[in-house]
Amino acid sequence: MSSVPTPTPPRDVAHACAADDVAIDADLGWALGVVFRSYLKIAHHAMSEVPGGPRGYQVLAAAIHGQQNTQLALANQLGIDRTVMTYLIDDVERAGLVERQPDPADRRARRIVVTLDGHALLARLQERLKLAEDHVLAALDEDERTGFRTLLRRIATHADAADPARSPCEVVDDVAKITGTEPPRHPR
Amino acid sequence: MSSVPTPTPPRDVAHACAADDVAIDADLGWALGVVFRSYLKIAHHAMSEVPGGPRGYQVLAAAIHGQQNTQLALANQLGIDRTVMTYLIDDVERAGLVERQPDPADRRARRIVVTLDGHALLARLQERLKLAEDHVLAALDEDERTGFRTLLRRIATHADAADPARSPCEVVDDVAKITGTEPPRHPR
DNA sequence: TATTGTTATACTCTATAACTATA
DNA sequence: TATAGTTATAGAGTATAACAATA
Repeated sequence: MSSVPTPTPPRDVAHACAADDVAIDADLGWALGVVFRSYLKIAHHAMSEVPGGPRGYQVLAAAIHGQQNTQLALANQLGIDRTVMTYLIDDVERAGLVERQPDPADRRARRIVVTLDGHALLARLQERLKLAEDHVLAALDEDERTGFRTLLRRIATHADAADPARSPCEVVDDVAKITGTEPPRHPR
Repeated sequence: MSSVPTPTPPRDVAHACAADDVAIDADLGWALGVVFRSYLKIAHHAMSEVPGGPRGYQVLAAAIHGQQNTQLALANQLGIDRTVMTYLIDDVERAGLVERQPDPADRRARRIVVTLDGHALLARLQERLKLAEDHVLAALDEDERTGFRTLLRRIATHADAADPARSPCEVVDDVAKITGTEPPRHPR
């Protein structure tokens, strides 16, 4: 999607831009893509001053209330590869937003602690992201926004709980029905 | 998506996988990312048998009711670079799903026409995508789904109309307010 | 001179594997 | 032997520029 993306998305995925074609815009995937990319475009712009863009922001946000502050813990939480995390934190640290500190309990690990500058920047970014949300929801009135947020959050919570990345087996059969393919025989 | 940023987007944005962190899951971007990636994961799987994946599907879908069937027209509609479109159609054509036919009105252009096999595959994919939508919306009952689709479509239509890719100037000032940056002085 | 489609090249991301220092 | 972090290398995807054919 990002797909995004595309989706980015992703990039990937989440990535291809949607058509403004009438016959397609009835479908959920198209609408999700347009809305998500619309949010991402603004959010990405808003986060352009933190090194690593959205990824850097996520690291800041995750590290700030972290019980689990090591690089690997952050990487797992955010779904970022640990080798990428190294470069990412290199950049964020160079910008003075976080510091690598030795973990007193494990000399292999580094605790990522957010500096004062990091706190200040994060607060500013979060304000901007709220405005970005309002911008995305501009077509709805107050009550509709609340309703939409509630429904979306329920869908997201449900989807997140079933995310194959964390609980593969539950979803496999479901996906198999949808795609018409045989479920893989648990190569993990 | 994480991506998404992403969450995407993400590739990418739209790319990084979302945290299951409580403090973050209140925000709209996170929820959008999770839901969009959840859809993409299934949709991507469902479209794995068409060359080029989701992109190949989009080409099929766009070409099938196309008044504008040339490669460049499809590329513009889908937001795909025209050089990528060449490779993409190479693959889709090799699979026997479309054919390149000379445009009688312009000998430089090629019309992309969907074959019988292409029609059949597209129909099958669209059935699967409907099931993928139901899977994403599994947390909602029938009335809630209708409500969610309606609201989402309104947001998407609004966002699509304001998409900078097609009408840059309208959004610039709005974005500038949000990001706190000066609007660029129309480099285009 | 501009446009459609193709090809070649370079650049960005990501994934994989190796290496170190610790456990 | 396994784990946290780092580094180097290779691959996929994308963008840029140049080219031939046609307008």
